[in-house]
Amino acid sequence: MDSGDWRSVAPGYAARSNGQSQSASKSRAAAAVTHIEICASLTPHKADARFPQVPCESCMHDLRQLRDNLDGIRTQLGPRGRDVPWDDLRKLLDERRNLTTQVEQLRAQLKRGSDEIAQLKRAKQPADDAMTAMKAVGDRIRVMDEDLRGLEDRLTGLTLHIPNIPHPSVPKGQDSGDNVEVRRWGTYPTIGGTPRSHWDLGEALGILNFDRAAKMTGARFAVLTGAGARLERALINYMLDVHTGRHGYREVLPPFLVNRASMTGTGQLPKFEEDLFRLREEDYFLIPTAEVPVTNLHREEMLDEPSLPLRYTAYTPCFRREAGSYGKDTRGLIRLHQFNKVELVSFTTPSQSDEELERLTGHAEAILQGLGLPYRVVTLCSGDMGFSAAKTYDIEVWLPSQSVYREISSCSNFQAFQARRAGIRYRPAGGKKEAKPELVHTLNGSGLAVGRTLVAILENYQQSDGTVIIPEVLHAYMGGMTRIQKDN
RNA sequence: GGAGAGGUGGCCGAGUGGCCGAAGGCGACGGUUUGCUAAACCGUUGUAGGGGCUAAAACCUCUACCGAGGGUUCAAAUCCCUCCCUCUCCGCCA
Repeated sequence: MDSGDWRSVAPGYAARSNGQSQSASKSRAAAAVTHIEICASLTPHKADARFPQVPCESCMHDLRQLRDNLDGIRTQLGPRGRDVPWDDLRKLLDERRNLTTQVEQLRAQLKRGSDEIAQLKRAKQPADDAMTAMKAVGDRIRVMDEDLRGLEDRLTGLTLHIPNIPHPSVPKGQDSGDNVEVRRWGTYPTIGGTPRSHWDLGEALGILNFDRAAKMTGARFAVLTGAGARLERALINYMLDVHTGRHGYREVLPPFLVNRASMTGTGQLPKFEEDLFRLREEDYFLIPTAEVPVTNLHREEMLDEPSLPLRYTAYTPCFRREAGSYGKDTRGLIRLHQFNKVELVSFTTPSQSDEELERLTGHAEAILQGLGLPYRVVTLCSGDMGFSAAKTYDIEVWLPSQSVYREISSCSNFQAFQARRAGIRYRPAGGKKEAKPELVHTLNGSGLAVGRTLVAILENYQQSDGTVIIPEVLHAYMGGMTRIQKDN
């Protein structure tokens, strides 16, 4: 082959099963479902449990921490917090506290009064005066309660729009130009002549078609056929097998539609609704990533500490509206409204999450290494990170046709951000009497974006005759096929 | 889609208007006993918010929470309405 000998760097893949030890503890944890208080309403006109379900007292930071340390949080957020109306927030927090205190005092009064009435009645004494008085108190409470509810709705609305605080190790910066490269792996392939783009190669090989996808659906969709479809499926199976077999993840096949509460739990809502596809008749959304359903596996649950870390891997298609990306990556498979992805999701204790991010990133890298695709890892700067992340590594694969590294995986530690919004907690094990539930830390990463992996294979393994060599680890998944030729 | 039965704490489960944050059991934690383990016995054990105390906790106190939301009432786990979810039967469907 004429693509160099760098492939020998790649370690061979040996399937082993060491994932079962987790399953027993997992079912224990799954049984430990708890129902926590839910109230805040984002769609206040519909009393439908599918819609809001946002834990109201715990939207972003706990409100006490937010109130006590508003300026500190503002400083830590830096430019990420520029859209937050800090003054309104402070005012709302104070107003809520004042009103809460008043309402609760009135309620205590009402409770005492009602108890007295009960005693009078039992003693067969007249209680009309007390009942009249308590009716007045009750009416006052109802009025104030309504005000308080309005305050809390506004407060929830604000806090749900505050992004996560960057991890201390995250470089400060404005945009992708300030990201920091961490490491590189692999060697660039030697390609005779000018490297062809994957769409050029794929269409010539008869395995990739965009016109027909546009016909049946629209722009930013693709059809894979023949060896192309087979290669996509092979990659999905290879990735899942490595993650379940070698890396110890538990496979999940979740729903591809989720409700509003799940989207809010992981942070896609309320801020990024325009990026999502939504059904017309139901308040369901097509998932933009498996992170959403898989993280929400444990929404509003109490996990056992011994069951942590819980590691899941899931293949799902992903659906994104790509609003605002007009003109970007208009050709090829790089940016589609629908693409396949194998995702890694992890739930850990707070003390383990830093280490888990490194581990998880390594698991994603292992796929690229197995496939012999050159890549680099970059740490996103504070300005380039997603809304919910505390720290993110992007893995970028080498694309010879463009001579650039393109994102193929994004691995993030969300710390307690998603756990707080989604109510995912664990009870610390053992210890002394201290066993207060704590929020877990959640992490996830692509392991990998399948379509982009197919792109990288086509481009990095292209031969001067227009055929494409199939990486060795996929041969078995391809029914023995070792090379993609025209129309196979 | 039609008919019915349900949803209570970490788990199971009692509770049909006040003395119920909720019996009883399981689990967990602490202790007694024990050569060790087990058993037995005694005790503790929900979450969140406000206030007080504090460097912070512990702690004290008030309030809320029995699927969700609303209503009736002086007072709701309990009565009424709407919704969600689960289970059973029928229909339809892969």
